[in-house]
Amino acid sequence: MGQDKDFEYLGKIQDYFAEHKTLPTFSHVAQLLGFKSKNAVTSFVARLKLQGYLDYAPDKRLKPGRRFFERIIAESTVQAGFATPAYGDSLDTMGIDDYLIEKPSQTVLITVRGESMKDAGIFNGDTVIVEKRAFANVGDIVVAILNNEFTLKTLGKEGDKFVLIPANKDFPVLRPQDGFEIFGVVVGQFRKYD
Amino acid sequence: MGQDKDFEYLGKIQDYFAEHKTLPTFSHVAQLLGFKSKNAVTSFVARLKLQGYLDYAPDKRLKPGRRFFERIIAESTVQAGFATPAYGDSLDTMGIDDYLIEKPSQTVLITVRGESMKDAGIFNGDTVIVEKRAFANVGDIVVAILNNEFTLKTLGKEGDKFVLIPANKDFPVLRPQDGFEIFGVVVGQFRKYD
DNA sequence: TGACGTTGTGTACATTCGTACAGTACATTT
DNA sequence: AAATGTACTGTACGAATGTACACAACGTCA
Repeated sequence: MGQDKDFEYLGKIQDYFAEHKTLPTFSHVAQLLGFKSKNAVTSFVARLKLQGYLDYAPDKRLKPGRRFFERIIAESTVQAGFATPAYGDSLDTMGIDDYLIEKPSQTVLITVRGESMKDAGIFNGDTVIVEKRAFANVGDIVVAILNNEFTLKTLGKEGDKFVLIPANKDFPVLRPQDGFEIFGVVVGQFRKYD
Repeated sequence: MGQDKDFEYLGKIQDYFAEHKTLPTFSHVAQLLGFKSKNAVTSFVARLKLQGYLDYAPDKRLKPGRRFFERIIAESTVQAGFATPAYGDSLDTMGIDDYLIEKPSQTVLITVRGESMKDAGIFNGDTVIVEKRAFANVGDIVVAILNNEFTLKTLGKEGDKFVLIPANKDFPVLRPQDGFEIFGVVVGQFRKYD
């Protein structure tokens, strides 16, 4: 199997995607790769599809396959006795958004103030990724609306009442009498060091 | 200007992209949004294109515009009362990738194993964003190569010697005699909750 | 009230899309 | 040397694409 060139071609396609965030039509692929026939693209795509690099969208358009964004995480690590990360785990640097956010339209980013979730690894200044929905499970970290304020706590239960538990022993467990509303559930967190 | 619905529509398009990594054809957009005419899509797209959310690829296909990946970021947060972020309100937006990664070509992602940086809010299973360079400042969290292994620690100095300080009192400060090599500096961190 | 701008419908149409099928060029195998 | 397999060319074609134009429904504003 001589797919030597196929990876070179794939690279060009990936570059195209990086620039446009979409894949070209068959004709444009042909142009991009220097083919003079669209048909060459058809078979090229078929080959890459088998390997999981490309796929078809519901409307028969070209779309990136599951392996399209693969890239090595720590590549130039030859010197170290360090297990080269398996391809399955790898994240393309372009895809952090994707990795963290599954439902973009229902997702909000909130900057955290205060130390009440410190022991959960959520610090003052961190950003949490919140999926907006009214219901959560016990144990989830939730953004709750309490006295017209947003609060970030772990959802717990005492008897038949829901409570809000901070992850910092200097803060008290909140036991609101009138109940409270759940704004959303924390699905991710990130932090930048300056 | 009544683009109230347009953002609702945009949300559905964003969700489609999140799932397929490509945008649908006009006909499929119509289907997706409940339009009965492709033409409604044409004008809808024109509106969003003006605002920078959508754009055209070289082959006249639909592609994400520069603002397509923006997320809402709510400002004053967890302890302070603030209005539910609505689309029309003043909001700052950003792409997570852009925010966390400044030099893509020199940046790698490393999955953290172990608890040695727990008190710095870097847990087992978190991913750190590492900018590869050989020099760092005291106080930086660095990825060091020590005995052919990667280690994640805070860079410190004792006298004229550099040391590696864990952020967990159960772990000892590392004082390598022969010095060590710095692989890179941690510039960010993120975590996903399942 | 009536003019106007906006949003979506319905039909028509040239262009382009992706595929089918036949054929060429060239290396590898037996 | 003949047979086989792979990569690509070239032409043809039905289906789908995106656009144009005319028109209906609706809210807003003067």
